[in-house]
Amino acid sequence: MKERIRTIIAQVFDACRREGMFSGELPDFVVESPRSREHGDLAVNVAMMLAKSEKKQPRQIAQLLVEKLQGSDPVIEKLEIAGPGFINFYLKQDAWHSVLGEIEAKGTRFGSCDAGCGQKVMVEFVSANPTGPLHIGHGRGAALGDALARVMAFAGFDVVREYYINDIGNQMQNLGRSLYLRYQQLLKKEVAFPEEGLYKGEYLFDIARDLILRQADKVLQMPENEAIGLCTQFAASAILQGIEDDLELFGVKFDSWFSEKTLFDSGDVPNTLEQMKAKGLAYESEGALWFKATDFGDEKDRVMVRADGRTTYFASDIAYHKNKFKRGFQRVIDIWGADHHGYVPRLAAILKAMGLPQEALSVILVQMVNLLRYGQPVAMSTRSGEFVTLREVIEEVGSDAARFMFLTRRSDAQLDFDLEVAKKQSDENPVYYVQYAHARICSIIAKAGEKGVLPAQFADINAALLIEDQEREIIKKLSQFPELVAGSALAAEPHRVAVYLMELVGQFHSYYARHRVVTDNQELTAARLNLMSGIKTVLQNGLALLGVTAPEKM
RNA sequence: GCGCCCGUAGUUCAAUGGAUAGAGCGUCGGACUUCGAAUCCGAAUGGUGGGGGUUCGAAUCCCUCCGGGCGCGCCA
Repeated sequence: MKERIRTIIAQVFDACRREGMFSGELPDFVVESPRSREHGDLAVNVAMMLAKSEKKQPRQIAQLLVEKLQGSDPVIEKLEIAGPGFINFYLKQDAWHSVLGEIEAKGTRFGSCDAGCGQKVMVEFVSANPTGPLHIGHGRGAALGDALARVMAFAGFDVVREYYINDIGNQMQNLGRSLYLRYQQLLKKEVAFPEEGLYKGEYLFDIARDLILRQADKVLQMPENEAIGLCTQFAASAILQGIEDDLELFGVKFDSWFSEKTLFDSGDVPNTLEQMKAKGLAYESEGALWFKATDFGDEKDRVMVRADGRTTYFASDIAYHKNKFKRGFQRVIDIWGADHHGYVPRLAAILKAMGLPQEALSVILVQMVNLLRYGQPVAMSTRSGEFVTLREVIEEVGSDAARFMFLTRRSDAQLDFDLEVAKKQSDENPVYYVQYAHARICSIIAKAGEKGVLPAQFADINAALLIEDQEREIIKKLSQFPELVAGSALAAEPHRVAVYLMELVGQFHSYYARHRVVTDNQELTAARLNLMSGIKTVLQNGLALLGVTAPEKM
């Protein structure tokens, strides 16, 4: 509908210009759904945008356009010039009805579009080191990344979800040593557990017990290097398996697990470094190899190879991002915790320096999550190994509630996550508000079925009976779903879907309280049932985008 | 000190640069013999941290100050 109005405006503008009423170009105006019903069904700001270039009063321009617009399209009931120069469109009562037919025809695909033009996109997220279980912060990244991937796929992008595994380097060494020590301790060997750099979490004892089950005390007989190597492998694969399980519990499934180690096996990292040297992007100093990041907008030059010859994480990351583009992704989205934000200029500098498509990479920073219980902060310290894991949170509050909690907020603001609030099955918890609407609609349809009324096809109902204000508003809202999805995908803001669903069900619940769907009037019942199916489909599609279930009963 | 993010109602959060800034919770008062009260209806509550600017129009963009968070490793 918005497109229809936009086209008409453009046509009218051209006509006016041919008559010499306007001289300039048509600006990039907006057709929007006004917040207030008093401003019509759709509003256009074109007159205000033309004011300057045409050197006329906005309302005067609006007047000229409105005269031409009269009678230009049968759906237009009435036009009004309002406020500073808005042109408000009032549409015929039945202007929106056809969307119900569209929903019915498209079903689970209603809301999808081809805005993405099949563009290949990678969303890389979570990518937590396999050194310990996921915590609540990873959960936020997981919910966001997964929902974004779903929304973008629905909007016509060809999306791949990837998890980057840092399975090599210092932290892995530390992990291996930590496990080795726990293993020795469990076998009653007196060993000191140094504070420095090692992982103290309880989970390492579990893994050590597992190791004993598999290897008994054989690892004790090995030379230390070999033993630690084995422990590293063992711990990493156990933890990674745990991470995968946790994510599955959370409804997140990756298409691809990319190992940092393979970048070395394939020679990508050394090759990349050679290339950089050849291009004059690197220099040696104090025994290390540096990237001239300051030439490309970063505040410091960055080390790629340490004085002792080992590469840094950054070196891997350069090769990794080169690899992403080499695999044909036209757009790459990285989702990181906000504590990594200082890393962004470095990566941007690399893309610029290496001639990679820098505008094709976007980094979304997810802000911290403050975990609370009854409003009080829950102590979280990775150092001491005391923290609430994502799994514990999911088991306590449920995947749906946790996801919805994350996905109703923008990612760039910190978030308070109160376990007790998330757990309450009540008004305080918006996920139930939305799910309840879905269950309620299912129940209505079932009720009608008991009375022998089956949902009618759109073609067989008299949609003109849907004349209540609230029906009209709900249908309008339903018609906005596709553009909402597209906007959400293009802006990479899945929370818009959650907000939309809450608004939609708010309208539904209010309507429900005032109007009966199933009545003795068969024709009206059929029409309203069709409206119910429309809402139900949009709720299902919307919740699916968030990875939240749409229960038929609660 | 420098850099990035945030600051909206008692509270948790919304608001493609648009019209009178909206919801939930909480508070107060109402609504179940009728499709599910995990619901609905009504009332009170802020003028968007302060101050400047750009714009026909600013919570949104720019500058500055204040407050909070996070960074500023040859860690990841």
